[in-house]
Amino acid sequence: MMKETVNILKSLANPTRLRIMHALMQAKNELCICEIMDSLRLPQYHISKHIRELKIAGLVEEREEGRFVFYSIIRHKDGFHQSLIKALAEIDDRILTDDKKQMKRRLSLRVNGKCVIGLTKLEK
Amino acid sequence: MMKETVNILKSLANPTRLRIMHALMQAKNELCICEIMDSLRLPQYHISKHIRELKIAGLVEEREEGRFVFYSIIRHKDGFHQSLIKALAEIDDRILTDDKKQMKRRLSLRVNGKCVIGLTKLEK
DNA sequence: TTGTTATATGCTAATATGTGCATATAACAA
DNA sequence: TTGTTATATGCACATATTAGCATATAACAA
Repeated sequence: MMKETVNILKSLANPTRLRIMHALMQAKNELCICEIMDSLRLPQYHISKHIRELKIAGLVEEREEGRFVFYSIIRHKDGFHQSLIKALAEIDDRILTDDKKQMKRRLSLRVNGKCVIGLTKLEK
Repeated sequence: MMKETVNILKSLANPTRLRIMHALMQAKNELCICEIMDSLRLPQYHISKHIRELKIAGLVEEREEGRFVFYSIIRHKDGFHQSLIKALAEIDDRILTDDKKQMKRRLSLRVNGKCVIGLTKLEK
């Protein structure tokens, strides 16, 4: 229990993971990894590993659809969890603002609300 | 800025430091180290080092009075900081309840609102 | 099949963190 | 002074975390 709480805080105590959480909060619904990569401008394995930590901590969940995986924030658990997520939203930082812009741009490329880009076009 | 936020979260991502924060929140005013030691049943250097982290992160401040040092929680910084402290208060864990009992007992030994015990009588 | 794409993971080296013990510092008491 | 007390810190060891690269897996396309 205490351990779980500490793990939640640990999972948030990292800049990349805070950025991922913000990206997911901004999106309000699911994101695929390539959208997050594009928004944060970080390599795929980097994002993937950090999302893994957030999943293990119970902050993020995934939904698989073929070879795509969509990530979203788990909401409405206990009071601490909820309040913590709310607190995160109040973090004000330049890099989060930048990420937000990138994400907005990237989300505008969706077709019928779905990501149609993938990695190939990203890494050129 | 982002780094500062991460450092705050890191400083909280540790069971001893969460317990110290709770002790300080419970006390509502200053505590000396020996009272915290007594409440958490941990060695002096352990408490001292962890408080150091909380000070560096900007969560705790100290006031010196002779050879005594009193610690308290820094409140009312930015929105994130405030919300985070509020969230902490919602953590519900057996060990925090136990600490609370110990602290209550210990605080009842104060004379004129001041700690008059010290380490000697503690380590017997 | 075979190739390609989306995501995950194993390995390594660098760095950070936590614990425990011993000891330092600085204030106060005698 | 000298001893004692409250708190802090240096060192050593064990463990954890991070980044980067290469590669695995599994789904889909041709």
